[in-house]
Amino acid sequence: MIDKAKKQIDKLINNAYNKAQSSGELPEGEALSGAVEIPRDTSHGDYASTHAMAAAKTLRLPPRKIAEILCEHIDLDGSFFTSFSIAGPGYINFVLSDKWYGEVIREVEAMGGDYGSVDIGQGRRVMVEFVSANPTGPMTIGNARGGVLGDTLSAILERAGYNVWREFLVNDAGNQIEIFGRSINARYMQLIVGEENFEFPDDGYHGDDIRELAQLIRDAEGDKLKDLPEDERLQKFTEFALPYNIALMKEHLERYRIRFDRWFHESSLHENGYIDETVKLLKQAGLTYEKDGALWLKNTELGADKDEVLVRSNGFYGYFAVDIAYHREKLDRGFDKAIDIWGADHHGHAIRLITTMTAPQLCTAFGIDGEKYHFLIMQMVRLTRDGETIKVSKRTGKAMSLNDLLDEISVDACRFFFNARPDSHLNFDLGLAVRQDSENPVYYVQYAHARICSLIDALSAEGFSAPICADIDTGILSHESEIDLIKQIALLPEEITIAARDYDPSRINKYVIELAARFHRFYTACRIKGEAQDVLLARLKLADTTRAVIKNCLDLLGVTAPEKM
RNA sequence: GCGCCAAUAGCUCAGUAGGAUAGAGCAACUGCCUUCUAAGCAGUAGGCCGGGGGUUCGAAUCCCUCUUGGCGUGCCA
Repeated sequence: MIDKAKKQIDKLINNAYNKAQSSGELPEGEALSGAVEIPRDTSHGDYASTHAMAAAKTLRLPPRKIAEILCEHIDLDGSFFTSFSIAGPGYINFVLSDKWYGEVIREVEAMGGDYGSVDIGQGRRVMVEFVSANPTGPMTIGNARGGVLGDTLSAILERAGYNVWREFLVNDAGNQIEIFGRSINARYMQLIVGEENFEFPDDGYHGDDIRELAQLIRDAEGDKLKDLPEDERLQKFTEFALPYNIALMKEHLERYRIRFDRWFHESSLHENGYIDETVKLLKQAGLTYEKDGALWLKNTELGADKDEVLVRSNGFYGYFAVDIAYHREKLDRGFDKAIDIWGADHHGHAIRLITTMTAPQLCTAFGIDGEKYHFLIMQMVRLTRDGETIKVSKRTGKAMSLNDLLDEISVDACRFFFNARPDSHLNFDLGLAVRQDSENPVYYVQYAHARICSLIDALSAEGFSAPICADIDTGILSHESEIDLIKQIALLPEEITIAARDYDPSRINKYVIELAARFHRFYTACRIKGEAQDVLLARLKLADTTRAVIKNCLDLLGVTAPEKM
């Protein structure tokens, strides 16, 4: 309903401008462009037009003068507005009529659970790749944030009319898998011959999970693997450990309410020759050179700050070759948009890769459109407990895992918290997040939902249920707190549009917190039970509408909407 | 050195496709439950939006510069 109101104002003003032109009061020119905004302080009006200010330059008149002339020709007949006025430097402010407020409630009723949906995506296919944690160990707090952002962004894009595909890239090949295997190997051998009698590799993974894997393998296979040739033994270890870890990641992500449409295995790109072909195309395009026995990508020529190794001197593909191939493959699959969510600890790589993938020479060589790639950088999470920083390091194995985190904090609190901020550094205080009180905004929102449910129950005991719009007079809803609540309800489609446009899922958190706040105010100011029946029914309808919209938002965020608290 | 991200109330942070007096939560102080959930509401107090320039009708928001902090800059991913 917001967009309808805004469009109507734009039209009202341009109609007025046309009249002023034909009467010669304003110079002729192109249609007036200007934003229609919702002012912070709505005491002047519910909507403000900046048309007069924006036109000041081209019409060579002071903005206030333009506004005055326009206002003489504005005709509100049949519109959503009751009055308008000029203020400040040349704003034209409009005041909404109760006709509009009734329409908002009607729209929520008509759209049900789909309320808030917009169609800026028009069914275009978009892939969101996120988490993509290394399968060499448990997922970290960083993955926990990336998981929520990716999942929520996906949900928002779906609501905005995109056809969304969630994907996890499993790095199940390459150097790190080698190290992974050798790490398990060392722990396995240590179990048999003693810690001091088998050296642990310098670059190995020190986490306890590696010891656990070694123990599991020993439980299953006994000591016989120690007699195998080393490369055969390493293969045995990774063949056991990779699927084991991947299954564990799936399980932990499920607990976190995250599901992927596909777990894409890097190894498949090695096996089907896709990386070979990709590197060949780069060679043919003259974008590579050889140095020190390795094959390099001329990434500086593509605009990056340094070149990258594609094929290492030991003959293996480096991660850059794999990433290029994988990203090329995404568009080959026909996606109209390929969004990546990266942690800031990899932002250097992310910037180089997006520079590469959008470079015209490379796009021509691959026959792809680089504009389809969007890389989002997620800032670091600093984990603290009562003010003290908890170190997050995978190498030393002291990282707190996603699963550990969920043992301390509810999934609801965790998801809400990680999604609460846009792209900014995040302080995650465990002592704070674990508290189930008003300091934690997720409970504030959930409480509003539970409160409404209990209210509906109480009224149902008296024989009242939420009516349909046709059976009530929405014009009764005229208390300031009622008006403010309806305005916020009306805002959701706009918020989804902006969240999808800016890839900023945190907007939904802010939106729903404000929605809950306005409900609480309404609840305190306006009684429902015991009021005259027409008032009771109208307010019950408003409460029930609010409940539906809160539920709607919490669904988007992957947070439960409890009926009791 | 170079690159990226940041700096806003005592604390944690909103606010950036330029817009009217810069907001919220927490902490502090004052009030509101015999009546639909007080996990709530109302109010008071708290600010040279890191410093300095510039762009224009108008800047927390855009540009330049300086200061401080986080991260990155591997033939690891």
